[in-house]
Amino acid sequence: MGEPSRMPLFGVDTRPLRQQIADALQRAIIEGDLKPGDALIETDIATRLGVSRAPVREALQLLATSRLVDVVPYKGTTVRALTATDVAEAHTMRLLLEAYAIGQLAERRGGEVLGALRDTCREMASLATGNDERALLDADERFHHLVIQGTDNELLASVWSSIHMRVRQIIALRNRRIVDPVAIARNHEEIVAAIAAGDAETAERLLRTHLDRTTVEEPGDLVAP
Amino acid sequence: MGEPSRMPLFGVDTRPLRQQIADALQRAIIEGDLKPGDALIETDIATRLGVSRAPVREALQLLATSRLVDVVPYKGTTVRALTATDVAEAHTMRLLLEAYAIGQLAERRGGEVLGALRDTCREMASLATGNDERALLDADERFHHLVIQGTDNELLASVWSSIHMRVRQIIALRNRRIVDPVAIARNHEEIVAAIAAGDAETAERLLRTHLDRTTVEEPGDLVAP
DNA sequence: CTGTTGTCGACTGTCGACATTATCACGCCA
DNA sequence: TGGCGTGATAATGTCGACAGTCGACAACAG
Repeated sequence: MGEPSRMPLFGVDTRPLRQQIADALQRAIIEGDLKPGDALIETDIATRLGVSRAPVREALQLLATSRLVDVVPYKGTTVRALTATDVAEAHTMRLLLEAYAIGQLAERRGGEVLGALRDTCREMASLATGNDERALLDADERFHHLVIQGTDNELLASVWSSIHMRVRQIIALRNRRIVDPVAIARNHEEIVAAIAAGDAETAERLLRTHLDRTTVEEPGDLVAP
Repeated sequence: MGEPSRMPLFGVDTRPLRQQIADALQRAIIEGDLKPGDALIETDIATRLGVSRAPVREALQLLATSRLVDVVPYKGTTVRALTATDVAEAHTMRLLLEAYAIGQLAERRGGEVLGALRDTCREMASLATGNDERALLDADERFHHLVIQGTDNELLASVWSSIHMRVRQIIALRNRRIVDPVAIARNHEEIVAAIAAGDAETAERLLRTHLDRTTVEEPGDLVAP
C-alpha cells in the first residue's frame, strides 16, 4: 500500500495522471459508487476528467491488477462482477494470508507492531460505544493492515493489498449494520493477547472467527446477474 | 495461467500488441536473457519491435503486476532486482499457497486432477533417468500447476501464477544442475500417494521438503547489487 | 422462415508529436 | 578545491487523431 510518493507544497498532485485516475476510480468502486457490471468507457472518463485517453487506459490496467475490473480486449472494461464464488475466494485468500501473518507475529510475540496493535484496539474499544461505523471499519482495517505489515514481507503485503481492495468492495456493497461493535473490539483484544502470549494457534482461531463474522455470509443480496 | 485466448486458423495472432510484447518480454526475463537491473527503455523496445510506444508502455505495466519489473514514474522501468529477501519471500508465499492447495486436495482425495497428477508423476519418473533437465522442470511445473488448479479457486490460481513467474526467474538465474532427478520424481509420487490417502499433513510436509530443496538455498550467487 | 452477409455506430487499439521530468556534465564562485 | 546553480540531453508522461474490432441490425438468398 502506498504512502503518497511526493509531498507537494500546495496540494498540487504531481503524481502521474494514471495513478490519480486509478485512485479516483478505485475509490468509486470500493465505495460502491460504481457497481459491478458498470462499463468503464475510456472516452467518457477521459472527457469527464478533462484528460486524454492514454492515462485513463493505463489507470484501468492498474485496477485490473487488483481484480477490481475486467479488461476484455476490443470489448471494454467493466467493474468486475461479484459472484458468490468471488466472495468466497476472496474470503479464503484473506484468511490464508492473515492467518499466516498472525502465526508469524505470535512466534515473535508481536515484534515491533505489538504496541501499534494495542493502540488500535483501544481506539476500537472507544469507538465501539459510539455509532460511527465508518471510523470503526477504518480502525479494523488498520488493525489487519498492521498484522500484515508486522511480518516484514513485502510480497505478502502487496498480495494482501490487492485482495483487500475486493474485500472492501464487498463490504461496501452489502452495507449491513455492524451487529455488535463491542464484541468485535473485544475480539481484537483477545487476538492481541494471544499474539503477545506467543499462542499462534489461539490467535489464528480467533482471527478465523472474526473474519467469518465480518466478511462471509449470504452474499445473495449483492451479486448482480 | 493462459490458454491462448483465441485459436486462429493460420497462426495469425490477433491479440493486442501489448499482450504479445508482454509475453516476449516476460519470456526474456524468466529465461534470464534480461537480467535484474537491466533498463527497459520504451523507445528502444518500440523501435526494435517496429511498433509505437503506447503498446510497449502497457506491456510493461502488465509485467509490473507479476512483479517482474519495477516501474518508477518519470524515471523508467527496470528488470526487478533479486535480493535474498525477494527470493525468500517468493519461496514463503509459494509454500503458503501450495500447502493450502495440497491440503484442500487431500481433503477431497485429489478430486478430478488425481489422474493428471499421476500421469505427470509417471512422466517425471521416465524423464528422471534421461538428462533433459528442461523437460523435467517443465513436468515439475505442470505438477504444481495442477495442484493449484485442483482447488478450483481462480483467485488462488491468479495469485500463484504471478508469483510463479518470479520463481521461474529465480530458477533460471541460478542455473544449477538438478542433483538427484530420481529422488525428485519419487518425492512427487509420495505426495500424490498422501493426497490419495487423504493425509493432508503428510502431503504438506512432503511438499515443504520438496520446495525447500528446489527453490531456496544460498541466493548469493544470483543477486546483483 | 432460417441462416448468411453487408453495413453502421460505438468503442478500443495504435500511432506520431509534443510537454514534462530526471540526470549529469559543465562552469561559476566562495 | 569543492559545493552549487544551470544548461543540454534522454528518457517518460500526455495528447489528439486515425485505424481496427466488435456487436447489432438490416438486407438478402435459400
